Amino acid sequence: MQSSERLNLTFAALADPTRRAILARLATGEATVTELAVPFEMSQPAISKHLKVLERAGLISMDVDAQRRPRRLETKGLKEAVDWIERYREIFEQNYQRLDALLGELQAKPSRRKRTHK
Amino acid sequence: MQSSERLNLTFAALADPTRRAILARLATGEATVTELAVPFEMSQPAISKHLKVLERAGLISMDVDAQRRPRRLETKGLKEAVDWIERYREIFEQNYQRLDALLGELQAKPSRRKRTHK
DNA sequence: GCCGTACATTACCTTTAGGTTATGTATCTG
DNA sequence: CAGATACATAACCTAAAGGTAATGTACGGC
Repeated sequence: MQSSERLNLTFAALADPTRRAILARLATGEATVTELAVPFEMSQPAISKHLKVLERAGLISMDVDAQRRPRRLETKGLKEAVDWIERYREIFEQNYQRLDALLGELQAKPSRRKRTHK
Repeated sequence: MQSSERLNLTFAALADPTRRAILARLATGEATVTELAVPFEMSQPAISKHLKVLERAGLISMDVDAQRRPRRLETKGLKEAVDWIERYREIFEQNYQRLDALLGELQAKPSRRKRTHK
């Protein structure tokens, strides 16, 4: 898979609060589908779908234990997302400092340029 | 807005490759809508939509310069996403080490538990 | 003042996401 | 071996995402 494609899957997976909650739960240790479903007002198939999304993104993996299918966290998928976001974080922060400087300048010597921040 | 809601918007915004490319472009400095649209085989309204998504997520902001609407990066939205992901990164990595240990143990003393990694 | 530029906005379409209920399939248990 | 348990899978629905073409609007330049 392309790096860009994996980033799509990872960020999309993280965009859902149910899935983030599942990851938070799995951070405390592995859990079965039934266990994961308990906190949510949602059917079991819905949870299974979320788990499939997380698995495709490489954020979790599955064990086989009799009729149980416990899930656990996986670092693979997250690594790349972290890398991407970290890479831009610096630039974002540099940019922020530049903006601060600019705003200071504008306050000292106002022009017709307006800033919308809605 | 709730923190969770902002995370939804931010991660969803980052999940699209066009939007990540726009952020990458803006990391080199502010740019107008027309300039941002050039690299993409996509209509201008489509780019405007993407910009609106990025703005709602707090990842960019807008200036007003005559009929131009240059965009620039904004740190606000990203900060929280970074925080979230960083917080879990540690746990993810701890978990990975625990997994390593477990796998070592399984190799030494195999059980009926299988691992699927598809 | 009129035209071109640089957008935003609207109406619309198609695909995908997230949920449901119903059902299928292993596997343990009495 | 007959449930019960723990899931996955299928069929379906609705809403939202991502795209389009057409149009509206504000501004600068000739």
